[in-house]
Amino acid sequence: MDKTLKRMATMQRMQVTGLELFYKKGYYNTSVDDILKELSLSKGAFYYHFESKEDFFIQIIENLLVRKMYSMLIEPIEGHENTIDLITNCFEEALETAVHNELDFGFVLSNFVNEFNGKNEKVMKHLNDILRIWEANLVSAIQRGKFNGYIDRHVDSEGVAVYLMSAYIGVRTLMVETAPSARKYRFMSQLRQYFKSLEPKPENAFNRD
Amino acid sequence: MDKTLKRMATMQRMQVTGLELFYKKGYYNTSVDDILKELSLSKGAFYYHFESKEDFFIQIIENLLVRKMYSMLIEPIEGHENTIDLITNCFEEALETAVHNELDFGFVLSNFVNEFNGKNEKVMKHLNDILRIWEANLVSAIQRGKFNGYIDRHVDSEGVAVYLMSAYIGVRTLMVETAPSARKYRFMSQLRQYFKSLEPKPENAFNRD
DNA sequence: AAAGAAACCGACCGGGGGGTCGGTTCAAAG
DNA sequence: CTTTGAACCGACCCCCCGGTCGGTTTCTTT
Repeated sequence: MDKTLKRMATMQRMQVTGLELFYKKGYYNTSVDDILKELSLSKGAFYYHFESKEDFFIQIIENLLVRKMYSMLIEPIEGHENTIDLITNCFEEALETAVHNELDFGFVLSNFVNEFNGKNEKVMKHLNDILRIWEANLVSAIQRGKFNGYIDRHVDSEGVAVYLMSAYIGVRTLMVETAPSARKYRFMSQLRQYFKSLEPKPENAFNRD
Repeated sequence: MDKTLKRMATMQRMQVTGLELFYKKGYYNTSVDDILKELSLSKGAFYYHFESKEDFFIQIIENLLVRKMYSMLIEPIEGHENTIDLITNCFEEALETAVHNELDFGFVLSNFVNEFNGKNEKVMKHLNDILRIWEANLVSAIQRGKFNGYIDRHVDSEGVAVYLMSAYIGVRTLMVETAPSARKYRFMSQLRQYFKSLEPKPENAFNRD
């Protein structure tokens, strides 16, 4: 059907532009009209496709944010190669897009968490879901790393996961204004230093689970 | 003068309540009337004491935020004792107030950075000033640590500072919703692990980047 | 007690935002 | 060509918010 195609296309356009503006100016500071003006569409079109601004935003989360998080921060660390390298490269690349001021979805997420925390429970539920997925995937990557001998068996997988997420979210906050490129470089150096402390200790003889 | 005293008291009350609400609900989501209702004061009283909502907020930054940042995150690490212990304890205490959902000013700061970034240059200037002060103090604490033999000489002081700020800001974002106490515990464990990797190496060659 | 000033009140204004709804366009089906 | 309904338009409603301003209360001074 041509009509359903058009419908999908319009909704997609609205969501892409919506995410962009919500990210740049914040959800509450972006009016529906702002988005519509960008697309030369009208209020009627918007409320024909979406129930409300909130519903619109939740669909953006489910359709765009979740998928991008997967492709940028989850899938890249799923292989069986050296876990530490995988995570390092993954962060490196994600932060590089941040340096160029493009949409970095890990940060988009934490940005929204900040904006909605304590203000909109419904939206927060969806955002927390993504955070949990990210965390779970980091944890299993680390456990895989232990199993494959890239990470010391005594490290606390969940601890490392929380720590990595913290560091990533934090450095993105710091990169927003001052010397993003320099901060990225320094951050990555320290991250590597931290990762070294997770490597298997030599005195621990070769052992399998 | 009784009058000037009263003036100060009223302004102080407004600022304290203002900071609380701005933190809880966000700056743009908190109306001046919200604050006034909490205090049973009127618009007239507010605009008698402050030029505008923005001016009000900047005064809150200068009067409350800056001072609290100093007492919570800067002064505690200024001594000549073991730098690593000082920073660890400082973070430990700051995060503990966060667990109890009290105002944790390091996080208040990063929250506002998120909210104002790209939206209000004037306010951002003030917020960035505080970030810079925090960073500068961390850097000099680390350099002091090197001088006093608590930290390896080859460590990049500014790198560590950026990394610590990142980690702190990030974990606070993660603590807002899910299991704050558990996350704090895990975070602190990993932080200690990281700090171990900064301790002076005996005479072993240290691999530098 | 009177006067003057500081502190405070609250109705009002203008603009903007979310959401509604009757009307219009246009492409596909009969 | 006519019909039909999905897609879209845009004027309108109502509420809220930042800010104003003339008036009132409260304190200080003499």
